[in-house]
Amino acid sequence: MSQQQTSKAADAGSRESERRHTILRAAIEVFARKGYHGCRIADVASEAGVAYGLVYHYFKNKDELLETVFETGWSGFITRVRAVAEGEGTLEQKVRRIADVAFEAYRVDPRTVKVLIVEIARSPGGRVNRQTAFTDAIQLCTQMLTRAQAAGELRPEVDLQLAAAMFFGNIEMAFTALVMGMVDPKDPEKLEQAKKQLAEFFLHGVHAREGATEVAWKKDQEKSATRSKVPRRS
Amino acid sequence: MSQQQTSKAADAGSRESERRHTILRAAIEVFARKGYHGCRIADVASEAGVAYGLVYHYFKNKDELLETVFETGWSGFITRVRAVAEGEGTLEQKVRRIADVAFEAYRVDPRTVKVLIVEIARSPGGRVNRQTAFTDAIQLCTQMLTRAQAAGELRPEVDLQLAAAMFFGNIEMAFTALVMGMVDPKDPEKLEQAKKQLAEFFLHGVHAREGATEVAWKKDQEKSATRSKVPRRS
DNA sequence: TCCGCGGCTGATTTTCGAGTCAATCGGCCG
DNA sequence: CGGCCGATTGACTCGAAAATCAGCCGCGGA
Repeated sequence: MSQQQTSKAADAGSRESERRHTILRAAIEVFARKGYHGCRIADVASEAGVAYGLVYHYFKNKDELLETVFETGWSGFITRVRAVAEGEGTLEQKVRRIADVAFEAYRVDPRTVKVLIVEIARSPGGRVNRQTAFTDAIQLCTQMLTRAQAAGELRPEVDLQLAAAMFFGNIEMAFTALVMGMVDPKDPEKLEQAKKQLAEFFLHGVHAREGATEVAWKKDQEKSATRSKVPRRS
Repeated sequence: MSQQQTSKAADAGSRESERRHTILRAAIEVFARKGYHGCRIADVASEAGVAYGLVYHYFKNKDELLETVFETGWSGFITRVRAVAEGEGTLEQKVRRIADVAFEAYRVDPRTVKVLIVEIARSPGGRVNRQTAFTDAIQLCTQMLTRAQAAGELRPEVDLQLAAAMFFGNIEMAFTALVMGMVDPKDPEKLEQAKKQLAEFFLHGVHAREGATEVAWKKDQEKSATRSKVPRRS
């Protein structure tokens, strides 16, 4: 979303006064730093370097401001995910591409991602908007999985809805790990590995091939070495 | 946690007046219903059927109350998980048992689970307590995975820390699905299936055996049939 | 019976932040 | 130049909720 701009975004930049945009950015900043609770309009205003009242010139109230932050960021993300999910390619390719999208979003704008991640499961007051957005995303993935299942790319017994939910759970947790400092967000090496594992994990889980314990996988590996055409990404 | 263990807990039941406990339960109720934001002390007091001021007799302030709610619930869960993680058994068994623990906790006390799930990644104000708790849990699982890896139960390339995080991500998402009404929480059938899938997914992912597209997995199935003592759904 | 003490009460005070609004500013047009 | 208008300002209002506190109530002991 924050990326290139259609004429729409251009509008936002020029006609609709960059003030509004400044305030939006400031809101993301404060929101990410202090969370939904500690986010006061006064902070946003001073972060943006504008007068308190101006915030209300551009946004009806606090809720609308936060809602806009959420919607803007989320719709950008979801648009890209949709492009992948509904595009061409094998399930494996799509899963990897979605991981790409997610990590790229993080690289470009960690603040926004943090806000989305942290506030995702929340429905403050009575707002259902976020749940809806999230549910939609899962629906989107469910469809992708449905097609994949038709192509025989899925183990037949998986529940699609649940699997889709868990995929997002994985993405969320990968980021949570970042946000919590369990993985150094600065190290592109680590990021790359995390991304890779995200896809790998979703597709194949963590268990050694075979169900056996012991070092059975070693033998298995030998055996399968001959016929293993696919596995590992080059 | 709710299980007494030390004399301390016993105290809580008798000497320390069940009032405190009543208030705690009420807090969970309100907290689960209205979220962290909408949770006012007055609501908790009336839910508990006690005077407003009494809440402050037992808890220093709102934050301490909520912190206690969180800690109490979480430590109970974590105690059980620890018992499993550090006990005997194969990785597969442990994973299934942890899924059992989680779903049982939900069956027994959905409110508390909801509170924990929904508030888990938040650190309102400056409190790091929750992050700490969560991190500890992941650490716990990481150790479990370390042992599993030593036994050859894991694919060698998985990052343990990340895998542990994702395991909790899966659990969280499974519950999120419940909380959001994507799965009927009343239907024990569905719950059972979700639980099963949670474990299955973590261990083996969603992809058909093999990495190939098409129906290649069929051929693979034949081949591996001889040595497959693995699941394969009946 | 009376005292005192600790659990308990809830009206009162304090805090705090959202939202308002009258005043000011600055550019543009006639 | 002068006046209009939308952008901008920040002091102020006001309600909501947190936290306080002066005392009440019932019991146990003297």
